[in-house]
Amino acid sequence: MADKIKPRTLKGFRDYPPVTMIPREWIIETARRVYRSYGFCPMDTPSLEHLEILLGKGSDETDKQLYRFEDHGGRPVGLRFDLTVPLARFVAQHIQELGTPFKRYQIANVWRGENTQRGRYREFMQCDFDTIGTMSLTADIEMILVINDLLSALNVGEFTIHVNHRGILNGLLEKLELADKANRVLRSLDKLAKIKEEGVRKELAGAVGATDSQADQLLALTSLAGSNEEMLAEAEKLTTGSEIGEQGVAQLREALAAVSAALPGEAQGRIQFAPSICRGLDYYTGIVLETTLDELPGIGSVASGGRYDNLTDLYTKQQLPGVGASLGLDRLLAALEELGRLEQVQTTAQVFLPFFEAQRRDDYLKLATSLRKAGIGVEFFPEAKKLGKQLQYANRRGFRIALVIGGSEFDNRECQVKNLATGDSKTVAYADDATDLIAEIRSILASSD
RNA sequence: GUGGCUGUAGCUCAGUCGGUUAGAGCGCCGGAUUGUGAUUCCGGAGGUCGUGGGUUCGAUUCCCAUCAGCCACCCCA
Repeated sequence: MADKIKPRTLKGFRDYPPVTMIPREWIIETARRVYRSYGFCPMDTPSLEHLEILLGKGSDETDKQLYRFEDHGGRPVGLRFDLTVPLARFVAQHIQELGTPFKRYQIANVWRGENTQRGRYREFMQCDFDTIGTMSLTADIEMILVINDLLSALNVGEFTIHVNHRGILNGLLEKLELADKANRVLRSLDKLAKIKEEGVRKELAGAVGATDSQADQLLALTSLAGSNEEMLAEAEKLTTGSEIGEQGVAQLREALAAVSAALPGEAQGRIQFAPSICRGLDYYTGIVLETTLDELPGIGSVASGGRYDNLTDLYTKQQLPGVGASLGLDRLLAALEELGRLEQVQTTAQVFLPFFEAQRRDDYLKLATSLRKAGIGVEFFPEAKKLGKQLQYANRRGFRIALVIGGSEFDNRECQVKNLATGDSKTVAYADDATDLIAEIRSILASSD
């Protein structure tokens, strides 16, 4: 007897049973719906790209995370580690046919060979949307509105969208003559929330070699508190004299004002100027944003993005600016699970039809067909097992309604409509078109939504 | 990639200072109740103690390696 192969998955790669796939698909469908409501169109690219496309201007960090190998023809290839780099390649290649502005969304898996943690995997899904080919701040403003709509629709509780502008940071760095050390400085400042002011100060003095006065000014900007208007006024003072700094403040002020005007009052407090966030990726050039859940800020940003004006530089002479953001689906799911905000539903149909009378199978199938025709999802149990067992199955899977029809019901052309949440049962007559039955089912489904 | 903690039934976890047949709760299957699910009672299935090696008369227990999970760093979604 040969030994069985042990069933297992690779580190950082996961199976998705129905109980996780159902909420997953719900998030994907919600993202799709929100993106489409702004006119973003679906597109996709291959998982595998020529290695040179992915390496681009990548640092050693991205290099380390990249899944790379030779294909069967000996070509150096790699699995995409985000959707933005393939997007850059895509628009550089097709912009003639697409025209601008090009608004797209893409929901797909990406791969990174980094170490795993909760909510961090080696294969994960990104839900990106971007507007390519316009410098207009309107696109940046809409990005914030999309994120707000999306998270509002996802039952995540209260959340905060932290917004910043790279120009503000870069302007101050320019004034402080730290522009050549921008990456290190930004990386330290980005950790402000985690390692606090002393930690940042230590890093700036150590790794960066900044003077105390430089550190003071950097922290003066990033530690700002108060209303968005107050903070912007302070940021303006700190960056006065730097063109990119002043422009950054002006753009951010305009964007935040526009977002406030577009949103209802109760949503306005969610949008906050956060001078310390900068996002790791160095291709951002303008507004950047991160989104945290108020109930679980520690899990990090669940939706992030920003403006990048030179993304396609590597692939074309044409100047193609872009602005876009991404929903971190897997991290969001991990957060929702931890917060107990995921329903444990294991059914995709809402109505359960027990197979009660072994001789009447075709009558059940006929009824189920007419209900489905009315848009009601029905699962018919495949075996004429004991009714109690079948109801137990329905209950555990999370069905909303069971339709109990036995010999006497068939004789009287009626049906017991059982609300599985309350246990109430109501007898409803049905004719060939099942009109009354459909109405009763719809009223139960509507009442407990 | 570096460091730390963990790994016993489908799940959550006891336990073995190295010693014969490894336990509980929940879940699952069946019955009490052959037409009604979250209660109750009874019965049942399910584990080579993550995997491989070493030490030992003997290892689930000790040691090493490996795989996986979690945490921190790095980085980031």
